[in-house]
Amino acid sequence: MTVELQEDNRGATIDAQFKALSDGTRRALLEYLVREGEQSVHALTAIAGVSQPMVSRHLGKLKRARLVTARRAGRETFYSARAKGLAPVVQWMAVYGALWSQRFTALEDMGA
Amino acid sequence: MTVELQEDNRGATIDAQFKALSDGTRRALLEYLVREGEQSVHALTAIAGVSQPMVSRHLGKLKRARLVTARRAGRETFYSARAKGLAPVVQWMAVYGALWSQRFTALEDMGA
DNA sequence: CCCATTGATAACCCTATGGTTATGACTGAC
DNA sequence: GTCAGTCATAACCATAGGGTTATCAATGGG
Repeated sequence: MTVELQEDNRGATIDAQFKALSDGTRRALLEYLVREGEQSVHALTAIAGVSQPMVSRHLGKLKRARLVTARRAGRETFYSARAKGLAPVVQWMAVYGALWSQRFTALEDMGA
Repeated sequence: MTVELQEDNRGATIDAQFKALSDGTRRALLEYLVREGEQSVHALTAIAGVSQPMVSRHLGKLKRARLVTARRAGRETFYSARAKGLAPVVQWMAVYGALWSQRFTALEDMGA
């Protein structure tokens, strides 16, 4: 029968998003964008603790995961956290978090 | 000044959890455990689409991320989704998801 | 025009990681 | 005691991934 773990269309995005979020530096960049709003690569490099090329690559990954958007302005590129970007992951959490609670909440209210 | 992206204590867990969730096979195993409850490695191997050793290793990672627990019973090992396991990630999502919405909801209600 | 700033790419290194097969340690059934 | 089933670990391979420095294209300012 194979309940079959298949990742469907949306699955690719989920995968990309979890992968994108699984790196501390990337999360930090994202958190900074969320808190402070649109930032240039230059500004982000200043706080990232890694080299500028690395920041560019991290931002590229966040962009492919649709968690940020880029806006070119002259020689600078401004990145912003993308509205509704977390939706796929949030949705996954909602579904499995819910089942999770449903299965356990009654059993052990604050247990392990 | 370095606003300094440091991952604190809790950070390690968050990192491990996002990493654990960033693999499709691992998510599938987790989803199966959440939906169907406690399962032996044997049973999980039957649905995982990868070899038994790989299943063991994936389960090991999920365990280190505190997303599952293991219970030895004779020659079988039964794994279960761990209650409250997603808490760290959920918390992260709550904080940044909230800021996210807060920053955007008013601006573009259903935009991009 | 020339130069400095900005950011993306390339080339490279090393480690982590997903996958495999082979093997070994326990356990349960006969 | 022997044999089969269950799982974890080891050894190995290939690729992806984080990090670096060097470089190049493009833009803006004097």
